[in-house]
Amino acid sequence: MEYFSQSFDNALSRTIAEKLLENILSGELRPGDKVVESVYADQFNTSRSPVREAIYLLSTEGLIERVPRKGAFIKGYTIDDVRDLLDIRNHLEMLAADRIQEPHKQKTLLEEMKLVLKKMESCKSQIDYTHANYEFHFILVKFSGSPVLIEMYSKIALPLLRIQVIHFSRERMIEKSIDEHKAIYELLKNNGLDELKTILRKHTEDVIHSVRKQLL
Amino acid sequence: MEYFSQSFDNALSRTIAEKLLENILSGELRPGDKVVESVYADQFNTSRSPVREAIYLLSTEGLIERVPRKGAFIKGYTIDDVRDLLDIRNHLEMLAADRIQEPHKQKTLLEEMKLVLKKMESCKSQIDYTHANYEFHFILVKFSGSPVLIEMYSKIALPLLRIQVIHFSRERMIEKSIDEHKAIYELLKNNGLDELKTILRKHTEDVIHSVRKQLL
DNA sequence: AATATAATAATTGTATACAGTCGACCGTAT
DNA sequence: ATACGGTCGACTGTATACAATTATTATATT
Repeated sequence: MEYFSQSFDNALSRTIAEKLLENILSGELRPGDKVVESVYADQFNTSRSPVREAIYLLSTEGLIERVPRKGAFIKGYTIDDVRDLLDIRNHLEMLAADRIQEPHKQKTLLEEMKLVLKKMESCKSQIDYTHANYEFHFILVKFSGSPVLIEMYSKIALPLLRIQVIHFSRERMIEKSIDEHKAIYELLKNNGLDELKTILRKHTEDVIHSVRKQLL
Repeated sequence: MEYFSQSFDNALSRTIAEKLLENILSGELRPGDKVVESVYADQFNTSRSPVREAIYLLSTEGLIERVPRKGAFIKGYTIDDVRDLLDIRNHLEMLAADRIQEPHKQKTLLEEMKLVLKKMESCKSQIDYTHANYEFHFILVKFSGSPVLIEMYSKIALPLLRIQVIHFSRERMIEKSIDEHKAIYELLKNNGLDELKTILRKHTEDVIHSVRKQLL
């Protein structure tokens, strides 16, 4: 999955940014942890410049917080923040749904969703499943054809990834999630996009509820 | 107005980013124009490093597009993009409105709005008015108290600023806008937040309509 | 022993240097 | 005249060097 859609330059900073993201998702880097430039420069046998760019990127993606003259720190989100992120994500998805009208587009979308659903069922780890789950949701946004929506959606979704990894580590949570996404797929197949919007709303509310219960 | 909320480091890159934003708003830098690092390094008597960071920031804010090995270019938005931006902005504002429940907060909000309304009436240039207009809308978001909403709102609003400068350059458009914002203020004062949401929706639709008419 | 203070190390911010890539310009061949 | 190819220049990407600030440790003083 491509998380860093926009404005990426060279291979180096991209590689480093992806590695940092990976470390954040795995929990190796936790909220509050300091990210020192020279550490990753050594680790990748590069200079500090690309590391700096990677850190800069992740800070604009909401994963890292830069404090002047102090350094960069892994950003944490409160339960209220997560709620807001999920709410916004939901609204973006509904906006995306509005923009998918052509029947043949909807057909292609369904086909893609089916593929990703299969992938979701065969995931081995919570992290893999989190990526697949993102991919599923992203299909909708992608098919909106709106660069703006796509861009905003990635921005909102990245900070949620770590939360979701934790969320999906709950007992039987992945199975539940797969069932829900199957339902989304089926209802979408039969009733079209209007129905979809209400389902997505409910889906998001469930997730918010579940996250809240888990994190409190 | 503070447009670059998050993750800013030093004075230098901030200054440069603000100067670039200013040039974009004034129309001195237009979509497609190339932004060469050394040019602004010379202009500010600094090295390329802070300029690079400034360009990087503006690229994540959607104002500049970086193309690998090619350079940085002022980003342009199509009419469809603008529509999407306005739609998202509207949804963010409605989400913000949902989160303002305490009556005393609403009172303070109204007081602030009144002040900004006064400021809007005394603006000399379209650029000044655009800033004031942003300030007005931002009050709502600010009072939501949600860092996530605030962050996302700035991101969505920045690319709209240039469009709005153009929009407000139309004959009697500022007067019309002031009237509309006065109406928003009054209705908000009397009917509370539920009414506000429908007004904001209508306000956004008007703007979309007007922009579409102007740009086609 | 605890605290204040000074010296030192670590780290960020900025500047400069170098290398690789892209594009424009110019000449040559067809 | 136009198309192809090569050279040169401009600019980005990366590395290194220096400066300034913050954190840490050691030392001194009460």
